[in-house]
Amino acid sequence: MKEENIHKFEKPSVTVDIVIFTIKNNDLKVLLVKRNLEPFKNMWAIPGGFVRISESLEQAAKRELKEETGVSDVYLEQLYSFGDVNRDPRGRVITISYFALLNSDEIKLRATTDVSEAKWFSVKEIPKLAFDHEEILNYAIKRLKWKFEYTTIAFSFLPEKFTLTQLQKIYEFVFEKEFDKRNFRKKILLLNILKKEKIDKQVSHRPPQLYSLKKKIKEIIEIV
Amino acid sequence: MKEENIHKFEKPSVTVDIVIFTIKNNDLKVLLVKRNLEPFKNMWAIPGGFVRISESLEQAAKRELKEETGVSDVYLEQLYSFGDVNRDPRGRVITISYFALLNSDEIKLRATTDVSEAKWFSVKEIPKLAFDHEEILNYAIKRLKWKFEYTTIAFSFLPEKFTLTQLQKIYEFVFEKEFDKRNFRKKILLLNILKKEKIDKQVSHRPPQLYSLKKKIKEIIEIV
DNA sequence: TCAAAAGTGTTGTGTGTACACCCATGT
DNA sequence: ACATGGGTGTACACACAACACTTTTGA
Repeated sequence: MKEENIHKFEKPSVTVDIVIFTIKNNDLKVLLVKRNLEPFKNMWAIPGGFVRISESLEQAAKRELKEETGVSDVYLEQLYSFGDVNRDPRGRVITISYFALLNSDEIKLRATTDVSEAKWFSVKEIPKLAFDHEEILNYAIKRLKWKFEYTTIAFSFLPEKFTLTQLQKIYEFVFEKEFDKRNFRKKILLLNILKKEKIDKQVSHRPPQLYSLKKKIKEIIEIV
Repeated sequence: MKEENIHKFEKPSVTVDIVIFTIKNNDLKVLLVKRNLEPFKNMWAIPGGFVRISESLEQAAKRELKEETGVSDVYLEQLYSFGDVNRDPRGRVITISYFALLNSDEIKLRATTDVSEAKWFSVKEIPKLAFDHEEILNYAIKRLKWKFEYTTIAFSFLPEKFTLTQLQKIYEFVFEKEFDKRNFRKKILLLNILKKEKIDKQVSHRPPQLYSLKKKIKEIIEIV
């Protein structure tokens, strides 16, 4: 540990990139922004930005998330750090990637700020991305699936009150396959984390049971 | 994305820290180094160092690992990045933590280099650590246990040829509890990743069957 | 023949999977 | 009465847990 002077070594730039997922129109979507500057001008990229010297990594991620989507109290988890020497043609840039899960009720994409465009893309129709962002996105999708399998993260995509059918659809979008209704409901109810809510009746069929979480979602998901 | 100039923002320093585990003397151990400079002089810390401007994060981690232990082809996985503003009293330092698993045959702690001392500590007897290294270590232990449960990472602690009893002991050290021999063996053999090796006979009891992995360990462990 | 560790099978319990029909409501 | 999505139970297969004795070797 030769660290008598932390300024002895040339420093890299550090950014955070946030892979923002939601479910919309029966599909798993990710938010991408169009770059309006070189390099990779006019290409789509994962939203992100530089970490300020006086904010933590998580603060930086939350700030960027808020700038892009206006939301501030959502599921946000650090993913992985990417630091290949040539991943950014402008110089040495290390990025710490995060992923966030939103339910689409919460979202209002910034109409404000600068010219760059932001848009939801189906994970099945991702364009060519700037930098190493394809790698970051693939990693995020892998982790997302993994989290769905082993945790209760799926609830992050849902509003406060929801039906079991809604929940099941979310699992089906993420895994791109169908599940048996009876088995699915059995498994979910056995977790014993849901409570019944009053039924809303204005559908032209049997009205569904509404559920909500017994506890706040952050108390349920264990981060590994 | 306002990044016309990557030097617009003041840059943090970036380090890698490597939590190095091994099994020795019937115990799970972690390698710590004694700091010989301020801050935290004379306190124990997780080995690490600054990322050079022309090496990737993984190269930096491998370089540090080699400097500390002399080994170069071991299991190494990125853990998490820590970037609180005040985690280092000297200034803004972001660290990307890694964890490595060694089998103790491979190790020869550097006798070379500088004055600082390196020593194996039982995870049950960790001294007070410098910086936020206690948090990093706790995170590493949590991840290690998790990996043991859901992957075949345990083999990283073993030499090329090993017995099932050796393997079982490793699980027992990590989980700090005992397993049933018959069930354990059944489960492992069902994985179908082991092949029998010739039996070595120089023990004063029934000689154990030696096994080795059918494939290289890196092809077996899936990183999540 | 003894000490020391290796090796081996069966039974019960719980978890996951496959599968088809009736229910409640609005129109 | 019908169309629409909501809701429910049982049987089988497989994975996991509990449990005790015999085998092989060197001394």
